[in-house]
Amino acid sequence: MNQDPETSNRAGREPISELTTARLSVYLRCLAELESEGIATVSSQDLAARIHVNSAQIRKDLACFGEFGIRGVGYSVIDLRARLRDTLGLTTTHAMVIAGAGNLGMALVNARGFNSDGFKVVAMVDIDPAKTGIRSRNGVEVYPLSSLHSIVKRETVEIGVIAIPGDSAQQVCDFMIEVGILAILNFAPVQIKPRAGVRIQEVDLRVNLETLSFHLKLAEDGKLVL
Amino acid sequence: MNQDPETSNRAGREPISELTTARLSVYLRCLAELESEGIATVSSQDLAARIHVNSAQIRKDLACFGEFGIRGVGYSVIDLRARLRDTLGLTTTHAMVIAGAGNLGMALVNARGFNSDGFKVVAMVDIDPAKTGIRSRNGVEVYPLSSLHSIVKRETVEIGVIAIPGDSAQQVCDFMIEVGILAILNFAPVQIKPRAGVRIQEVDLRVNLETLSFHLKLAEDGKLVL
DNA sequence: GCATGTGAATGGATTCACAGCT
DNA sequence: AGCTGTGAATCCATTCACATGC
Repeated sequence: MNQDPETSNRAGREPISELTTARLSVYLRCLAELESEGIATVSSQDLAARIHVNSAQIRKDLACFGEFGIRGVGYSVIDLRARLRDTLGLTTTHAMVIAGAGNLGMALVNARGFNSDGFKVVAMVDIDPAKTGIRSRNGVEVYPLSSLHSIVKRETVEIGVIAIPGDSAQQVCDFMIEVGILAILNFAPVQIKPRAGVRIQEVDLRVNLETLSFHLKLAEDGKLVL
Repeated sequence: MNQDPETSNRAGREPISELTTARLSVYLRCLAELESEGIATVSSQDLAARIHVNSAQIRKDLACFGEFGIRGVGYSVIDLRARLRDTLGLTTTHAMVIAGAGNLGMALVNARGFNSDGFKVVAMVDIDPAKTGIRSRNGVEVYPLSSLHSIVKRETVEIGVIAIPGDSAQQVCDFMIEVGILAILNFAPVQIKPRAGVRIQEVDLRVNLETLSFHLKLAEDGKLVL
């Protein structure tokens, strides 16, 4: 059952599923809080209680990268956090460009989560020439879409964010891929056509709203739900 | 295998999972496009090709609410769309309030998906008194947080949107629940404590970014991925 | 013939429960 | 004693494949 001699445990080479990845991110945020509270050690139960998750789930997820906990004690908050940051690729900083300098783009460029711990917005681009030269509150400048190529080259941008209103999303996305962007976070309400070697993450607000609506309807119709 | 005599098929009473719900929403968008293209009939294969999904999956999902397709032909676009809109609770319009009149709140209030086909933003609220009275481009007014209660009562608001920067999110959320809001869409990077009878939908941008980062790292380390 | 609807088969993910370490 | 790490069991989701009906 071992196709690769290195598969056993050290620097564990397990696949790590999509769902696990998302949870690792949640664990990481929780660990950051624990660290800032000065807590040195945490058990899977403790974590499970804070997040809404089963403790065995947490242990399984963490087992993806070798043994790390101490039996009878738990996990070192500092060490585990470092490990997760490494696993998620947050030890190097990823340069990002946001396409669309409207309200959404501006909200994102100023968001804490977009400018800390592994990420940095280096520029915004917009088709509207009137927007060129504007700067966000935190000092990121808006450039014409045509300068995307040189920005990506100069700053080795890895991540592109689509914050434009829908119809031109696929075009801009194609352009991003053309100039060498490797990962895209898409807020436009369109299914972006996938391309080999490029990772796309969709944030579909309409799906979220309709999920809420669906549950509201269930509740109305008497089916007990939360 | 039938605990309920009504379980068989008419107006099907199957549970409908979380994942299915999300896909129904995607199908619905696709059907809207098909309808505007004037296409009258669609097969599960056609849909499967447009969306990135297996055709059996689509049929299973749609089977949740009784037989609806025509064998040998497919589904009526108009009828199926109407059925999905009904299932997702989009035939009545849900009133929404957005907490936070910053860039994010303004982006959302102006977003097409927040003001059409089942949803309507009736007000924004903000703690900053300087924001009171401001109107969004599409005419939605900003009120002080303290008027939330009366707005929710007057407009029978069902959905609250948390578009504030993190730390006060839980408080505002609690307040929303207190004044009778039943469903919450949360953009703040905090796990909102769940409460019985209230549905919470988290949109965690940090998780999305870190997922991208993780895959970038995989690609770097040589594991083939997309 | 063609596409739906669905039991059966497969594949994953979650949870259980306990052996093993500290 | 307490908690991790993990096989085994369970649960859920997806896919296959075909009988059923247009």
